[in-house]
Order: sequence, then C-alpha cells, then structure tokens
Amino acid sequence: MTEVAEGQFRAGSLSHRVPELGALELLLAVARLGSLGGAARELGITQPAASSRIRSMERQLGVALVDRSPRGSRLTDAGALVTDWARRIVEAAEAFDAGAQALRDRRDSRLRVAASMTIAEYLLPGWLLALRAQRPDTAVSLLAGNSAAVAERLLADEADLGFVEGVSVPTGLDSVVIAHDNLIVVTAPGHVWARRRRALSGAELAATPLILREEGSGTRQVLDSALGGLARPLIELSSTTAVKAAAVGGAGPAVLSELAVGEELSMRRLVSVPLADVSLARDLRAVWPTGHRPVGPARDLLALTRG
Amino acid sequence: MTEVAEGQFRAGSLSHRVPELGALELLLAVARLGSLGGAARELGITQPAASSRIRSMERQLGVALVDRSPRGSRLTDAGALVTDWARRIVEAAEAFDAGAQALRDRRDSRLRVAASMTIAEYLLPGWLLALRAQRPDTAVSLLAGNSAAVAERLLADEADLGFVEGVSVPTGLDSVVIAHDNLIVVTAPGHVWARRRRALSGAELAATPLILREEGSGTRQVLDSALGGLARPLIELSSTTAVKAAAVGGAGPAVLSELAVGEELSMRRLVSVPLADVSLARDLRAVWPTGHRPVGPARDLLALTRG
DNA sequence: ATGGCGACATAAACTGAACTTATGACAGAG
DNA sequence: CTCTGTCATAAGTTCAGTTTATGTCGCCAT
Repeated sequence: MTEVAEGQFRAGSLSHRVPELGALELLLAVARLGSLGGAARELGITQPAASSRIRSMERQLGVALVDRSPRGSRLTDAGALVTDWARRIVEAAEAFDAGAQALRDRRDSRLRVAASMTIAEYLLPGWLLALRAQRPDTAVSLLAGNSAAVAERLLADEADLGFVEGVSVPTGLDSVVIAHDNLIVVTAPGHVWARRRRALSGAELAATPLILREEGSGTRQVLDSALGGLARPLIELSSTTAVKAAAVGGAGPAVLSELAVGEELSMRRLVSVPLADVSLARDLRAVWPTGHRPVGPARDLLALTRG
Repeated sequence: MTEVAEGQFRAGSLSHRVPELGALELLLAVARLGSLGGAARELGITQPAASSRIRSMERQLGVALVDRSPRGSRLTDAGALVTDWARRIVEAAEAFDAGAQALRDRRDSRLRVAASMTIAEYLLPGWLLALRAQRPDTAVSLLAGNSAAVAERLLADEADLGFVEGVSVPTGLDSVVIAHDNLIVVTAPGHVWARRRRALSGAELAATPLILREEGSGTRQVLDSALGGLARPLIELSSTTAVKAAAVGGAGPAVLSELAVGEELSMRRLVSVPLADVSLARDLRAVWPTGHRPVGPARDLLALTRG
C-alpha cells in the first residue's frame, strides 16, 4: 500500500515508473516461452525470483500482465501491449550494447571500424548486432570522426574498414557504395509546409530560414553545395538531435538525413516535405586502403551492410 | 577486479552490460547541464551518488564518458556517442511510460481512449506523451481491440474517443481521417526483390507466397480485399512483431503497415519493394459517437493527432 | 594575495531491493 | 494415485546504491 497517492508524484524520473531492463527482458522471455520457470532458467535466475520480479512489475504498473496457472503463464491483453512497448526498449538497449561493446574494445580488437558520425550513430549499432549474431567471437572496435579522420586511420593501419558519407572519396582509398542517404526537409505536422501539395523548389528552400547543423558539418556541406552556398540559417545547432528537437517543437523547417528521422516520420512527429528540383542525395560508402580488399570479419561486415 | 574475464561471459543478459535507466537518465542530464552536481540536483539525489553512478557506468562500459574538472563536466567523444544511444533507450522508455500510465488508469480516468492494435502500439504512446506535455494533469485510459470493440465502447459511453484503421466506419460513429497508413511489401536486403527496379504488379504479389498476419487481422483484410481474396501465405503469424522478425530473417517477403517498420527501414534491416497497380492504403480515423463532438482533453488529443 | 564559492573526490555507515534456498500447493498425464 | 510440471510463500543473505561528512582543487572578486 505504498502507492496510494499514485498520480501526483513530483515529476518522478522515469526509472521509478518504468521497470528496469532485466525485468523487461524477463517479461519478453515469459511471453515467448509461456512459463515463468522457463524464462527464469533462460535468464539464469531461480523461479521464485522470476515470479517476484513479474509481480513487482505488475504492482508498479498497476496492471495484471500474465495469467498464471498451474499449466503455465500467458500474457493478458494488457500484458501483450506492455510487452510490445517493452520490446522497443530492449531493442534500443541491444543497439546500445552493440555500440558500447565496439567502443570498449577500441584498442585490442580484431576488427577495427572507423565511421563518420551519422553512420556510427544510426547504422553501425544495427550492423554490429547482426555481425555478432553471425560471428559471436569477433571483437569489434569503433572510432567515430569525420571523413578525413576515417581516411587517416585507415592509411595508418589503425582501422580495417571505414564508412564515410559524402560526395568524394579520400585519395588512397577504394570504396563501394553501400547505401544512399537522402537529406530531407522536415517540419512539425502543424507547419504550413506539412500541408503543401506541390513539391518545394530549390529557390524556395534557399529563400527560407532553416534549422540547420553548424557550418562544417557533413549535412550542411551537402546542403550548401546543392543550393550553391545559399542556405539561410534560422538557428544553427551543433547536433542532429538538437535539430530534430527544434523541428519537432515547431521552430521551423529543418534539413536532416532521413536516417536520423526514420522514427519521427513513422510516428508522425515530423513530416517530410517533398522537394522538386534539388537533389540532396549522398552516397554512403565503405572504404579501405587501395589494394587491401577487406578480408575476414571486415569482409563479413561489408557483406552485411550490402544485404 | 571482478571483471577480468570480460569478453567471454555466458551470453550474459543485457541488463548486465547495459546500465539501468536511472543511470542513462543521469547521463543525459549531465550532458545537458554540463555538471554532475547539477544533474544530481535535477534527479533528486546527492552529488556523490551521481558521481559514483557515472563512475560505475564508465567501469561497466570500459570507456571514459565525461571529463571531470573543477569547473564542470563535459562529455568525451565516446561519451557523446554513448549518450546518443542512451537517448534512444530513454525515448523508448518514455513511450512505455505514457502507454503504461494510460493502461493503469483504465477505470477512473478522465479521458478514455479506445484504439485498434496498430494504432495503440505504434502511434498512441507518442501522442499521449505530447498530450501529457500539454496537459500534465489529464489522466488517460487506453483500451485496445478491433474496430468492432472500439465502436462498442464508444456507443456504451465507456470511451470518449476512438481510433480505428480500416476502410469502413462503424455505424453510429462520426469520424475524421487523421492519417493514412500504407501497407507495404518488405523483404530482407538480401532478397531478390530488394534489387528490383521495376515496381511489383498486383498479379505478381498475389502469385507469391508471403509472410502474413493471420486471417481476420486488419492488415490481412486490407490485403485480401485489394488482391481479391487471393493472398497466398508462406507462413501465417499472429503478431506484427513475429512477421517482422521472419522478414528480417530472410524467410521471404512480408506485407506490413509502414508504421510498424519505420525503424527497420531506416536502419536498412528491411527494404521496401515498390508496388505498381495495387493500392494498399487505408485511412486511420478518429471516431466518436454521432453528434458527441469531442470536447476537453479528447479534443486536445484529436488536435494533436492532426498536427 | 586571500577568502569564498562551486565543482568533484573520498570514506564510512546504512538501507533496502533482489536474490537464493527450502518448502508447500495445485493441476493434469500416465 | 503417484509423478511431474507449474506457481506461491517464507526466511535468510548479499550487495549495490545511497546519505552524511569531509577534503581538494580551480576560479573569481575583493
């Protein structure tokens, strides 16, 4: 009976209202296996521990999650919903883990990857997850920087495989295009541009103050060159996340990589504005020192990125 | 010195390698405020606690995250990267919380929402987050079910606002289209269809065995009617998540709501196959009992969904 | 210079949540 | 009618995270 006043706590941080990761993993295991004891075994804890953990999660959320019977346990309707939300958290945690694992082994690992920021943030954790599923023993290291830094690492033999975004390939490197990244114009759903039917012209874009990354950033370079150096900043922010936040908040239109806003678009927190006569596409390339074709784990990772 | 053998633990569950939510929140606060003590104050803990928490997170990840100086604390390069991954987790947790909060207050709340599964899973948590930012005191309840169940609740005055996906509006309800959901054909990046240039025809789609939701599900109904009842199942699975997993694993092409695969697409775990002469669009509608135009919080929520 | 302020570090004692071990109760299958 | 699976309950233990209380370092204003 400790949670009587539920509903008017002091902006209590999330961690008091959202179960911790271990509990969410347990819930997913229960959903998959249909048994508390089975899930417990899989996670290497005892059955009473699992039971108690699920129970305290139910108390915390104020909703019954599983129907327990002497024949096993099934999710309730609410439980199924909660499990789906939990899965999102666990997936984000897996990406975190994959990235962190790579970061941790920076020094002493076997596959050393150097990548530009956008790729390192949004794409690599997923690829590393897949690579680990395929070759669990490979220790991967990750270094993030701009194109020049990536090239430098590769040429100094401090990295085995690199990933860059941008139009030109640094000299001394061979490359393969692995994907195309489009910069897109996005606004909050309430913005006038969200209701446009006709596509936006380059001139209109150049004439409108935009929320942008700072000068010198990769995305900014692509935009400036496509527009002839004319992009007019409404605000300049130093991280993709800050730009997204400003756009979601309705500060104005922003130009961002579609990789960075996949979720915001599908959740309709942001809306993409079609563009007519300007192409903001750029290639994402895997790169390596000329002649040193990737072998071993580097080759596997490369294969993964190309599907 | 307990973590000597780091790197070869027994498939150790995530929770041992990923810091818990509270620590991630703390990290975000430090990133934002530039100070350990400040972040501690914001989260309602003491400064040594914050320091120790960050430190143990650094030990856990094996990477320095913040540069501590007598003048404040800034993120290291690795710290910035980790913070971005952490933010994804925290965002997922916020969506979880928004949904759970609604679920919890099912009985005694002021705004009662009934929604179909896809909307409840993928869209509503985001909307509720926005609603709570705007009207923090509104207690929201959520019931998920199929279109008929939604209609029933509304007509019985057990819900104030409903959301349904599908072609027809149940009788007795007024509605507004709030968004369009497209079913799309997706495959793993390795599948032959991922390399097609020409769009897929309806006949080809009907002739190919697909990974599908079970008969009776909303997505299956739309597909069957668009194809004239001809969809040929390769496997039938009972949840969107299972279909996604099978498709990502390369089992074959799947047909899914674009809402369900936004992230997979932007991460290139799945690729969308363009479709030529078939339209798999369906409207997402807000619904309410004829004549009872939404007022108060229901009206606010409705406004949010339309941007 | 020199106090004062703000930031972080260190040490020791405390608290509590979550685990384990050990057992009991219930349902269905052979 | 016992055997095997399931979950529940109880009591004891462990350990991570917290607080309180101090120490150190750099910066700034007087």
